[in-house]
Amino acid sequence: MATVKDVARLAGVSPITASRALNNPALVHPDTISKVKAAAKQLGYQPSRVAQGLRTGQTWIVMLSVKQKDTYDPLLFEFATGVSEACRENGYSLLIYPTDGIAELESFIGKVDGVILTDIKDHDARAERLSAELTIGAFGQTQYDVPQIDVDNMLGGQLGTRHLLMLGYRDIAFITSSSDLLFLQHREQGYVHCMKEAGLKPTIVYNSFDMHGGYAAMTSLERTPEAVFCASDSMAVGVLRYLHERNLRIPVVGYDGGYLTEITDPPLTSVKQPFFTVGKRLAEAMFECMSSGNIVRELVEPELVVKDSTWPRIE
Amino acid sequence: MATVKDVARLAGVSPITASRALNNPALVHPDTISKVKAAAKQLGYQPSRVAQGLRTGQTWIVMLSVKQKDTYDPLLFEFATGVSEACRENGYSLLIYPTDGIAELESFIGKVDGVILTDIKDHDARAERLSAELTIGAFGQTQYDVPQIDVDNMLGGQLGTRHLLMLGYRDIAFITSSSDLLFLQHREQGYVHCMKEAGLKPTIVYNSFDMHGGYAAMTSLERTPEAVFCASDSMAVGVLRYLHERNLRIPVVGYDGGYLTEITDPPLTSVKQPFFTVGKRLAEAMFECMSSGNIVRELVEPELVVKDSTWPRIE
DNA sequence: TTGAAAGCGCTAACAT
DNA sequence: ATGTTAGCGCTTTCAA
Repeated sequence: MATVKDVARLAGVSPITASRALNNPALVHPDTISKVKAAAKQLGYQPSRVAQGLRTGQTWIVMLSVKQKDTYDPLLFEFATGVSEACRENGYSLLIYPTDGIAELESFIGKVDGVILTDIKDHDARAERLSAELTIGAFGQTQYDVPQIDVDNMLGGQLGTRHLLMLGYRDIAFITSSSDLLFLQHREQGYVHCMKEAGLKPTIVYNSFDMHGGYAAMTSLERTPEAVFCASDSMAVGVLRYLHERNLRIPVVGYDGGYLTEITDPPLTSVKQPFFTVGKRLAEAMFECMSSGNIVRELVEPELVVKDSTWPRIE
Repeated sequence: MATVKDVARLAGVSPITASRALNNPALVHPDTISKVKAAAKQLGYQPSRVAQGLRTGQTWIVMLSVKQKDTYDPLLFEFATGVSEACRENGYSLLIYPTDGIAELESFIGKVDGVILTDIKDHDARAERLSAELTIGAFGQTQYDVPQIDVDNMLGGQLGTRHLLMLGYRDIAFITSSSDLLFLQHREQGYVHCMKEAGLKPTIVYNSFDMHGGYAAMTSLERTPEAVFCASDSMAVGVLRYLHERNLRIPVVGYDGGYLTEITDPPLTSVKQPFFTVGKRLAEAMFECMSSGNIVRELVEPELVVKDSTWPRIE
């Protein structure tokens, strides 16, 4: 492993000049910079994060805090992979830490440079308490002034609804959960917006946010609608099962676009959440905040992925 | 943030004595140890991994190398979570790195303390080349002398088969993929072993290792068996679909025990792979190798989880 | 524009 | 059993 000293010796300068040439080129003569860079390249020099960390106080570690119960959520893994990729590109390593507790999170002050929080609330105690001590990044939306990235759920609600409208359906039910969670409210608002825009009356059914809820929601409808849009793929699985059992065949659109869309019968048209992108952008936003103090708030656009559970209406 | 110096001053000893009291108590007088420990506790002293790393060469980082294509595999996430938990308990942070390339892996020599390899082969070039330079841990079985943990797939094959035998079925087909992958061969061997033990003739059908393969395998059978055991849950999904379409009702057992078993209709009886435990034990085995050089080879036992896709035979 | 000295926090090697 | 010295690799003073 080559060190700055080795690079400096080969370039014929002092270690500090070599260091500056690589980190703070403005202070160094152009000729010197090229000499140093050539030497560094020749030796395959990679600065030691550890030594840098000791000097600068940076740990080069960021933590991804996930709720205990989400540990097995495959969609979260996609998000984590995006975070991981951004970390790698920026030289950070990633500590995945399953916890909800603020006290536990606080014990990491000084041991990590940043914390990524999932399941963020508008008024989030973790964001409030931690943001003073270290840089945080939030998946979702919160009132606190921290870097935050979310999926544009309003748009997602519109994408699913518009798809069914464009296929010629007018009696479209929206199946979701009653909840104070912003992301569900936004999806619903997107649906309502499109329906009203088309001069149609929204039909919204609330039930539990899983397969069984989707099934139950269908049974609670007075009559079968022309088409159904679900606030999650797992609810859509329940809807499909309901339809199967009754030999009904109407279009169904899900929301998430994950592994479930592949294994349903038929494969499920769904609003795909770009979790990988969200994870990556969020980590990048956090790094940006660390270096420049700049606070990014951003919405990432979901995308409708059409499979076989939707088709044009036949008159 | 308190340092050793602070602790040492409070305890009335030199920094090195404080350090030894905490890391190498054998060399220090018991009374001194208690003084130092009390001081450390009072100050909330946490040693700086960064500074330790600089001195000792340890980075306190381990890498989890996953194949690109596996990045979104929820089962792998369960494994990763286990690894992550062991890392945390031992003070390591975890770098998740999607790659198959040896060259890329080699670039991490000196930057991480250990690498966990998934998708290990019996003759694995990565294990061979890397084990000289850093500690590795392998998920699976390999001939090289590295810490390795695997699921006992032979036992898994037996668990699924025995379950169906005990329920009274004798004409049990095994649906799997033809492959040089050890884990598939072991599951098959477990099945064959139990069938022979019961004096029955094995019926094995090979097809692709996914939902479609499961479906296709069923069509290729001359007649419908009394029961089916699949080498994966996704194959079982295909089998269930085949049965649904033909209004057939025979018991089906899957293999993996993950998220799929919840969303099939009926919920799928399956051999559950303890991926979390494997991940955790593997990381621990790797840490043990780092500290003592001891090389652990271990099999973790899978467990049959009975749901509604199997029932006793009615005469 | 460049360099010399110093020190981040910790611990091995060498005293005592 | 304890302390002294020194240095891991890097970068922030301060000086030239």
